[in-house]
Amino acid sequence: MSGTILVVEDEPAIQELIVMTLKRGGHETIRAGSVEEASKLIDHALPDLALIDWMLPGASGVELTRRLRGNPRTQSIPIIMLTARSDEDDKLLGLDSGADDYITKPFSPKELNARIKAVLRRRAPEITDDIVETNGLVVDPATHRVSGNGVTIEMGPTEFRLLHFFMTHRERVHSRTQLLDQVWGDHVFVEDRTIDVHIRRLRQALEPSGYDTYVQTVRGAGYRFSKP
Amino acid sequence: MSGTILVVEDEPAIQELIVMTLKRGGHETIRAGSVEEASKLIDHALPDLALIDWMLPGASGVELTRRLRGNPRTQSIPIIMLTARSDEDDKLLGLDSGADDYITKPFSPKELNARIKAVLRRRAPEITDDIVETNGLVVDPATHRVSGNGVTIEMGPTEFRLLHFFMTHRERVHSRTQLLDQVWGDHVFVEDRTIDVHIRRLRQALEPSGYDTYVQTVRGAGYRFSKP
DNA sequence: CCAGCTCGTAACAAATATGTAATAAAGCCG
DNA sequence: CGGCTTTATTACATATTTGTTACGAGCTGG
Repeated sequence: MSGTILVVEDEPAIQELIVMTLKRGGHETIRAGSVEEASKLIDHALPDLALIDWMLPGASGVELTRRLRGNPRTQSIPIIMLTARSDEDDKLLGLDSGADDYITKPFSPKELNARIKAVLRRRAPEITDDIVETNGLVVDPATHRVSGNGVTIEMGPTEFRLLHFFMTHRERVHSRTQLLDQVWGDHVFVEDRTIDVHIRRLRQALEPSGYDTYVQTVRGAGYRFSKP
Repeated sequence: MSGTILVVEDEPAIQELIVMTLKRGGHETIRAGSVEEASKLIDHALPDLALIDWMLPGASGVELTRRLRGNPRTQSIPIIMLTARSDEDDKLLGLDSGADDYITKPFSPKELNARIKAVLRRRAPEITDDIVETNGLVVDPATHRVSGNGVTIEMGPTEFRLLHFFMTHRERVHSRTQLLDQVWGDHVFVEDRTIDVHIRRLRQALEPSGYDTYVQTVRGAGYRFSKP
């Protein structure tokens, strides 16, 4: 697991604890104590994920989340909210504000890293650096490389995500809608048919190594990744 | 798990949360913010399950449930009620109104999906993606594959749905009209005779493996799936 | 600001599925 | 055995779904 995580937390003690935990999880960290500070940092460089406290001085964490979601540049940053409230309604609001997940304080370091991993897997699988392998086909998210029987395979980013999703969800039909949700993201609007084109590009990229037959069409249902 | 679920919820935040959760559960979703809207959507196309909030502006969720139960066309839609009240009497009323289950807010995404799966398993097993097996004939909705004694069997989408329905409802005669409703869906205008053709195609597909004899004609009544 | 990618879409081609109608076969009842 | 009804089978035109290609817009890194 790699990736840079922005921690927005005003309480120094908790911030420190979180940063330690994240480092142990193999992440780089950037700290911010307020929404303003966070905004500045984000202007400078996009983090791979943001961990935002619900309660912050000045503008709240929810506000920051909304702001990030509103800006095209920061729209797709995965966000996890930290909340001290166990109140369900607040949780709901947090999710609605655009956060991908929420964690209720107090939480264990283990839980924190697990949640982060889960969110990254869903929102930005290319951050997770678990190497996935199937019959000689290897996808390495850490280096963003694909190889078939040792030979490097070139492909575009979308095809990479698509393949990565397939390889982590094989032996299962995925409708175009599901693929759109999972690979493209929740708030994206593209034609269903666009997937066909990327499937084509993926197959094309895999063709020299022969793995193109793993990407299978299931008529009337969608696509499936499976050994032929 | 597939299937289209109608979500009737006026609170946008909660509606959004539910839809996200359902999508993650592999369902398609249709949203309605009121009973009127829901009715319109249902007129247009029947959902596989309805998730209805107890408290709704105008006519209440209970009212909608009763209405659905009263109409032959919508009678058999599985219904889950969402209620914020933990009051036992209300729960009972909810159940009495015809709902198959109820969920008390606040609820976790996990619980929601679990309840849905449970209700579908009971009321509409053909929506579930559980593997169905009979004497060596295996239908796997998740991968969209059929095999007889380990050998893959190819067939078209309609034949697949037909077989899946048969296997989840065996040992029972289904009239052509019933099959049309269940397998084709309502709002579809096709001749009864069309079914014969698809039965033929299904038998043809099953023939090499010998399972074609499981698809039996019940003269004057319809078809039945059963061991010969 | 340019060059090179990547992306989404449209347009057309190909493949496959679907429904219907016509004809044959089978079952039922007297 | 007929006639009648119901089901099977076949062929075919139509629809639908998927594959493929090309192209312009948008980004990104220099």
